[in-house]
Amino acid sequence: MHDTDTSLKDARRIELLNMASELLATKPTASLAEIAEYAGIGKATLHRYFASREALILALGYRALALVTQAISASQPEQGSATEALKRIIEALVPLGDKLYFLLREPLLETHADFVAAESASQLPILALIQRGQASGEFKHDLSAEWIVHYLDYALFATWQSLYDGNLARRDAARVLITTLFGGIVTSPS
Amino acid sequence: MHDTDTSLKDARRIELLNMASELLATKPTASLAEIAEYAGIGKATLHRYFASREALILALGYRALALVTQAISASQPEQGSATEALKRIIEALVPLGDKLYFLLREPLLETHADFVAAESASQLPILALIQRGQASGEFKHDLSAEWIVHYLDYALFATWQSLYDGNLARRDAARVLITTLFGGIVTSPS
DNA sequence: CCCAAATGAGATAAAATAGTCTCAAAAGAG
DNA sequence: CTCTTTTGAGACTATTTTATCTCATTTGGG
Repeated sequence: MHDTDTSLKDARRIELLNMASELLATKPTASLAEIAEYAGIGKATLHRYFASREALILALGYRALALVTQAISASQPEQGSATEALKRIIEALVPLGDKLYFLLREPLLETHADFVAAESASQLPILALIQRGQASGEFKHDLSAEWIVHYLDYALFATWQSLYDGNLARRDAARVLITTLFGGIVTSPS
Repeated sequence: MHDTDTSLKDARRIELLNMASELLATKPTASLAEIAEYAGIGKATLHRYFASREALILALGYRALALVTQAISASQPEQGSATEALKRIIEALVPLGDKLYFLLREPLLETHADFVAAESASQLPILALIQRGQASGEFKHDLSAEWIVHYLDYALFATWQSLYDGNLARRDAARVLITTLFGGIVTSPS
């Protein structure tokens, strides 16, 4: 068993996760047979990579959290103003919709305390960033930082869904989200 | 068969819908047996009121749309400024979370073209209101009215979920949502 | 080219759930 | 109080989906 062996299996595993999250985003109740067919493999092979549906979903969930964590840290949340840092994070997260959107509608994950805890932990950097922005006066302080983080999550889901539905162009998505989230829908009293 | 007979059956049917939407909000995959138990009735009786799971879910969906339509029209969306009208609508919709939140996670409804069309139709008054607000200069015109309506939906879901999780008090919910949605998270440059 | 490992297709359990049916008990109208 | 209707509990069937297993075929390393 060489390095390339594990690399190939890992790569295929990742590709399976990509296909699965893609399908589950549009059809949360897809059966394993449908997932296998969508990924172009046999269901037996799917089972060789993921012992059960639960194992697949959990792998998808943790992979999603890892992607979020990586996107956040790559955006250097502690660099520059909180506003600019949050913009960078949003621009990094919006393109990940294919791999994250299924989280909204997958009931299995919230029954796993470990996963829920990991999910909260993955958002801590954003929470810290919001608090930093509140302390610097950039973000509103009459809204709790926890609420803002939660609201941001849903604003991202709204964006991803608009992308799926074709009501938002990829190149516009992050900008539209940032405009709406940052400044709201009411015209500024300028 | 007197009027009271149908009234009583109707009342019970509505109570069943209430219990079902309440349970499905927290457990979207609840079986019919679980729903019946949660409502305190036998599963045979549940089947007497709703022939199938699909019939139950559709009844829930259409009831939800009716509640939205009613809440909107009771808020008189064409009275006063668009901003004030939208505030009234949001204040009317926030308390309906128990009966509407399940919509976000119910996969069955989006497969029914009729329902999807009815859902769009139920939001037309809000769309018109947003457009009115854009024309009057109250709402941003560099965001599409469709996007704002869609974003509002998700902001409502975010609020309802915070209420379920106990992270938002009932009396604060509408105010917090309105603040965040209308003015965003960034401090106004006053 | 050869061979071990991985794969795909499908048969076959095993499990969960939707939906039906029966019957005794409860509820409600008059 | 009596009779009709509705209900609840549970047995039972049908259906769907997960999970296992077999075996011929394919793939890729050496």
